Amino acid sequence: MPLRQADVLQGAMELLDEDGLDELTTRRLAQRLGVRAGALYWHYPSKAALLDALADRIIGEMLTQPPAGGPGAAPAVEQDWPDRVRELATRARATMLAHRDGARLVVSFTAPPPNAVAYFGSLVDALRSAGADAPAAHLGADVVTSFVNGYTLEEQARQAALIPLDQRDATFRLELDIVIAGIRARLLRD
Amino acid sequence: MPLRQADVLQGAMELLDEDGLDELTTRRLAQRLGVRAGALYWHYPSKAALLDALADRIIGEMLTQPPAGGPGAAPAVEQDWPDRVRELATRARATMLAHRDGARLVVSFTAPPPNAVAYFGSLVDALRSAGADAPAAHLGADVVTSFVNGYTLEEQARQAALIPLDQRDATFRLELDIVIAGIRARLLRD
DNA sequence: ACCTGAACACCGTTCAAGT
DNA sequence: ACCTGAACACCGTTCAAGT
Repeated sequence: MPLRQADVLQGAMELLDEDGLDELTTRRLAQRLGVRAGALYWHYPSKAALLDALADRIIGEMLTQPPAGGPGAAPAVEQDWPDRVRELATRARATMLAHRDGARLVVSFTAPPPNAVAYFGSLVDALRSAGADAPAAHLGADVVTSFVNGYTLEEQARQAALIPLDQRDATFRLELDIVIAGIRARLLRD
Repeated sequence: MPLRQADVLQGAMELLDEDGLDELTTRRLAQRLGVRAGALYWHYPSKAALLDALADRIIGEMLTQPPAGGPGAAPAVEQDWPDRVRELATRARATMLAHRDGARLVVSFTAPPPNAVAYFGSLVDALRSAGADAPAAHLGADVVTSFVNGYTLEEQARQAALIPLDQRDATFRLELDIVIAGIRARLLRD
C-alpha cells in the first residue's frame, strides 16, 4: 500500500532518534521507507516543511492537560502558578532531551507551528491565572521559553552525558526557580 | 602571496555577513579567496573547525573591558552589578544580531572556545563582586547566558525585522530585568 | 609551504514518464 | 494517486602531484 504523509513523518522521527539530525537526509529517509528520494516530494513540498512538521510533532509531546479542575474534577488541590510553570518548562526540556538533536530541531522552525503556539498559550494562561495582565503574561512566558530553549540547547550540544542526569536536573530546577522568582518580583507585584 | 589562516577566517566572516550561514560553503569561500576548495584544508582541518573559529571570533566582539576602576581610573562611579550584567548581556545580543545567523553560529560550537570561556567568566565575576559565592555566581551566569542565547536565537530566526528594533530592544531589556530580579531574589539574599 | 586537479561519496530538488 | 528514473546543480573531504 502507498505511503501516507503520516508514514513519512513517522519514518523521519525514527531516523532522527536513531541517527540524529545530520543523518536525516531525504535519500536516507526514502531508503528506510522503501521509496526513492523524489517520492517524498509528493508528501511534503520540501525537506524544510518536513522538518517543521517534525518539530511541531515533538512540541506536541510537551503539551499537558490544562491546569486544574475541569468539569468533574475533584475540587481538590488547585495547582499554583509556579508549579504550573515548572511543569511546562520541565516537560519542554524533557521532551527535547528525549529526541536526538531535539532542541536544535525545535529551535529551528521558521514560523511557529500550531503546537508551539498552544504551548506558549499554556504558559501565558498560567501567568494570567496568577494575576498578570496580558502584556506581562506574554513577557513572562517569553522569558521562560527563551531560558528553557537556551538551556536545553546548550545542554544537549555539549553532550552533557558527562554530568549525570539527576545532577543536570537539579541545576535546571535551580535556574528555573531563579527565573520564576524574577517573574514574581517584576510581573506580579509591580 | 599565499593565504594565511587569518585570511581564510576573514573571508568566512565576510561571506557569512553577506550571504548567511547556509551559503557559507567551502567551495564558495574558496572561490572568494581565489583558490580551490581543497586548499582550505591546509589552513583548517575541517569546515567545523573553521566555523568554531568563526564563532569564537564573534564571541570575542562581545568582550568588554573589565568592570570598573582599573589602575588610573577615576575613583568615580563604580558600576553596580545589575548594570554590569546588563552591559554584558546587551553586548552579547547586539553582537549576535550584528552578524547574519550570528546566534545560530554562536550556539553551535562543540567545545566552548576561549572567548566563550572569557565571556562566561566576566559574568561570573560580576556576580561574585555582588556577593555571590562561586556556585551561585556560576548558576546566575548560566541563567543569563541561556536566556540571552534563547532569546536572540528566536529573535533572529523569526526575521524579527517585522517589529522595529527599538521595540525589540525594549522587550529584551524588560525580560532581562526579570532575570536579574530573580538573581537578586534567589542568589543574593538567601 | 601552499595549492591544483581530480576524484569520491554524497546532498536537495525537479519532472517527464510510468502504473 | 503515487512513484520511478534520471538528471541538475550542488556539497565536504582526500590526496597525489605540482610549484
